[in-house]
Amino acid sequence: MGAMRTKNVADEVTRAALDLFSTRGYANTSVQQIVEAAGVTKGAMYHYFTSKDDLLFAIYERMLSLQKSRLDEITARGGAPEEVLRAVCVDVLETSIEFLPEGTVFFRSVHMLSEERQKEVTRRRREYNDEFATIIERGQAAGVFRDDVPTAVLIAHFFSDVHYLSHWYRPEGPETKTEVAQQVTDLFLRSIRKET
Amino acid sequence: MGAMRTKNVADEVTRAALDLFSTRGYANTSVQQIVEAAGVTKGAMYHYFTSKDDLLFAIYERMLSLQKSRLDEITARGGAPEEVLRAVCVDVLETSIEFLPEGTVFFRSVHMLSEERQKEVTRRRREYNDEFATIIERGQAAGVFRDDVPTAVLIAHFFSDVHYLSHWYRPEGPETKTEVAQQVTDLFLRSIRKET
DNA sequence: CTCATCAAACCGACTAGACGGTATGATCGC
DNA sequence: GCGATCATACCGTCTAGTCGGTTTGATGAG
Repeated sequence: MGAMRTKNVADEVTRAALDLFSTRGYANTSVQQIVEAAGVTKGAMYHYFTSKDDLLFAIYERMLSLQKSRLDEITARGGAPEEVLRAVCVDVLETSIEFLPEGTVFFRSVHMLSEERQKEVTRRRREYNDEFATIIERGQAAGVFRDDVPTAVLIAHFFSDVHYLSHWYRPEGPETKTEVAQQVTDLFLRSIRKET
Repeated sequence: MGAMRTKNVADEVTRAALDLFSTRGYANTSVQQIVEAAGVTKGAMYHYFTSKDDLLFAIYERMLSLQKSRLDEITARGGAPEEVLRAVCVDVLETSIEFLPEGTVFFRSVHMLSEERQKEVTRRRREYNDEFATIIERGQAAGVFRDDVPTAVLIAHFFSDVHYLSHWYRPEGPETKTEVAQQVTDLFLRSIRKET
């Protein structure tokens, strides 16, 4: 009877939505397709989510809080700017590879969210960005990072790699996520290090 | 008489579509909105385009052929790998900034094209990619570029910057397109140069 | 010049169906 | 019998694309 059927509706729906959004795109996925893939009905779904939009936001929410908490943890440990930056870069790259479908959906469909929720996403990303900028500025003050290029360009140069992962990295490919994270971080650190 | 051509319906529609797709997104833009913004009627539009999809592809087509022909031109000039690579990078970055709305639409909405046309886009981009890879491989053979990191990672590291431009660069911001193109190219070249 | 002819360009009301969301009520643990 | 959890049928809206008809402009005969 009930013992078998304890699957969480909300989780199943989120999982199915992530899968469909990342492969077919948000706009090309109907609520009907989602609930069918999740093995539930529309009524059940709308009991837990207020809209399709809400479903998309849930995916973002999970990723944003995860990455932010990991960043906080690393910066809290402290250390030399270059080592902190290295740890942060490797971590966000690895995490982004682990959550590759989320990333695909993220960068492709933010603009489909309501104005209000886009603002929220932007706010949260700016928080992350500012904390990242602080690390770089500490490095510049310590004379280990270059300051002849605008900080905004340096930051964009790194986050571009994070964004682009979902466009080229394939888990079944030759490199592990750890290798790629190290390699990309090295490339980035090499380019921002002050030449001696 | 060519000089005094009446305003071309196809051009007006393409322009309006680009504008709306880049601001509201492909899925959020109706054909009706496009034709209204272009000052034409649906009938006129469907006389020149077979579908909404067709309109999106036209935007891609223009960008793909432009960038490919520029790449061909630069490689045809020849020269030392590092200088060729620098010229190619600066050029694609500058061009991408000039065509920022196209880029926004491009990276956001490729997956909305028909399977067939996605294949075509992929094919054309691979052509560009392969030519780019050849330059890097020549540099590696000449001993000026590092070969301790997979070429695929090096390439992705550069194209990530190109993709990401539309996410952060603002024409009204402090840096000109030429400055940014130079700065980003320098960062990239620094990271792929073999250390001596 | 006038007018007939024809094809391309263009118009816009209309359709068919998909889709997000809801109203209603059944089921069940407590 | 009461709230939470879901199932089902349904609704109003929106939209890509169509189609019969109209305008325009080029051509050429008289």
